[in-house]
Amino acid sequence: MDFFFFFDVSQHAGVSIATVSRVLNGNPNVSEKTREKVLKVMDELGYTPNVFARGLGLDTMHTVGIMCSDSSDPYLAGAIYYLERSLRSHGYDSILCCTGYDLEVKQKYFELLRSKRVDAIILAGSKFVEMRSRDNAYLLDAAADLPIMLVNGWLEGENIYSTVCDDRAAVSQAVSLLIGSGHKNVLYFYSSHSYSGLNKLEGYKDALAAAGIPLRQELIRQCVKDVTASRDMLLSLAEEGLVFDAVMTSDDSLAVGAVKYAHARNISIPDGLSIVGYNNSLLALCTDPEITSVDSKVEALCTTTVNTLMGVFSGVNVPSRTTIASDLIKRNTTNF
Amino acid sequence: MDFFFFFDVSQHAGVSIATVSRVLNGNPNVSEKTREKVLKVMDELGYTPNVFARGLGLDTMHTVGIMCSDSSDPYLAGAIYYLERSLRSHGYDSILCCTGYDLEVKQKYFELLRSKRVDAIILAGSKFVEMRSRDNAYLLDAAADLPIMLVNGWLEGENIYSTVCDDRAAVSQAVSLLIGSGHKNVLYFYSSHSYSGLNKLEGYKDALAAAGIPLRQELIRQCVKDVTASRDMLLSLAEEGLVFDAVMTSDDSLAVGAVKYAHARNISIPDGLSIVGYNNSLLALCTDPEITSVDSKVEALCTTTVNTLMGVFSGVNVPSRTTIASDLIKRNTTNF
DNA sequence: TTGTACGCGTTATCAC
DNA sequence: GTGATAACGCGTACAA
Repeated sequence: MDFFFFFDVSQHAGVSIATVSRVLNGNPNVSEKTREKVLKVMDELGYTPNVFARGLGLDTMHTVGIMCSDSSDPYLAGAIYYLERSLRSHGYDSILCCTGYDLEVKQKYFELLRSKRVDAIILAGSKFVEMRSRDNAYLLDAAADLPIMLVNGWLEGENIYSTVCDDRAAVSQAVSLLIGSGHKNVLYFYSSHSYSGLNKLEGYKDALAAAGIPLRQELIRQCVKDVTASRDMLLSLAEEGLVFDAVMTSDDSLAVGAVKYAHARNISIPDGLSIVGYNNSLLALCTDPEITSVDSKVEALCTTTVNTLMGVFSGVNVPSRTTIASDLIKRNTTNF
Repeated sequence: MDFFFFFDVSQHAGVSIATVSRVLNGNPNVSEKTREKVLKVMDELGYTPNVFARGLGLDTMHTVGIMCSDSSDPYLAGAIYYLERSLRSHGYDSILCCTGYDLEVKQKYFELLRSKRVDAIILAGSKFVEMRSRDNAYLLDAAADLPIMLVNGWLEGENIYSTVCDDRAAVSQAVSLLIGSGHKNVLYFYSSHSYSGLNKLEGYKDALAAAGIPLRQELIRQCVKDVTASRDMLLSLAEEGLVFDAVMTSDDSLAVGAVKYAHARNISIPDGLSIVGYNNSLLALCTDPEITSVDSKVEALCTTTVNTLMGVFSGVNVPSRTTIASDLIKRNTTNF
């Protein structure tokens, strides 16, 4: 199909290939007349520039790598959607790379992506910053070559930029409201020790402290991010005699599990048990009653990340860390 | 970082750049000794081949384009996940492109992707085959240049390959079971007129015909793919006096809406109303009772698509259309 | 088995 | 303003 190159265009237009290149790249040093002539020929020939050759010359193909642990997770799926759209609106392609959760695999894929000479790498989700700082060294190193963007994760370093949701404040607010609406035993139910996970826990502690309620370790429980696992774990906790009248979760799927737990035990919602979800996903609307949930503003997070990246590309001074406020969407699993 | 090229490697190893290239490409015409020497130097130098230069020479960068209307839709998010993983396991990168539903936009992005010289384009989901065949002409044309793969969509043409789920049989089976368990008025509740949507409808008709039940147009209803819209529409249908004792849906979100409708009207499930979902997504597990749903085998669909593509790449003879059987996952919204 | 030299289709640097 | 021409880094005939 694309049998035409600079050479053909230049022949047909009666100019040199240099001029064709200038026209293609919007170089101002071309007379309006020749520019039009060349454009006309390009159009007639149905000419398309060869991106490989261009890439070789410019050392970029306007492509960024997006890494995520699991793109089928609702939260990450949303993030990828917004990132891709935003990048494309700026003329960038997205190479997707789902890594899973294993550090070695993540590193391997990271290097792979880097070897493809993408212009930047976006790490979507808080699963890419490890506890031990030496496990993050590869990111710091790579940042010497290309900007690294974290979506809802935080890592300090030259040429590394983070955009995060204020999870701590969000959880603190929600838990305070739970306490304010008469709940004394708020269970904190979470799934991950990631950056964002730890932040949420701090928010929980903040709220307790503000209300003068002592922290009780037995009210902080971890569970895999799965509806059924969540329900079952709550059932066995209750079985064991743990008393709780509200559940603050780190993800909607855990909150759905809490609703199912309440149904199974015939506990009324929100009076017998109040529940708050996180991420305001589709899941929050599936249950009866519908779940009060924290909107973690994925879209804003993603467009901000991309805007920051564009700033980096154009040499503008951009903040190394941007925080976005969340929203609490009140529905019927709470009585505030 | 990557300051090293063939030239450097060849210098350090005391060989020519041709030999370096041979080593890199696994050409057998290299003595074991020189091969080891070159590999050692590459390792020491931390050499990485330049993909752009390689792409220019070989006219491929081992990249395929994945188009989808909306990657945050649970079904498509799953598809993209499996496609990406499968492609990567074969050494291919994935460029993601979310198009939305507008035909012109889809065409624009399709051409954009093509201009990036991807090795193939995968159209994920049944939203890329239009009713009017002239609207698909651009796909037929493009297929002259590169293979086009449809995931759960079907289009006939040279160099176009479809992998589909047997939606017709799946719906037919489910509806037959609904009828067999005593339901006379099965509502068919769907959201899209896509290839897969039409197929499902045929399955519904098949089941009615097999049971000798006359088709009633008022029992075939369309609704946007949204939990709340589904519930509200069912509520107003009931309000209008439409009688139905079972709902066969084309998507789990509609089925969730049906559960909520039943709750709102105090109808018992499955005796007062039986419900069947589609896609066996997370949503099917969120409600009480949990939803009987058709597993449309996304993973098998995607890996098969990629395997077929690899066959095309290697010149093997592959079927232009592969059908995969679905599974009915029985849960508690049905009494069969 | 190894090396030389050219081609891939652009971009960019010179002269004019 | 425009036109030669040298990079860009790698693959590969062809020659040795």
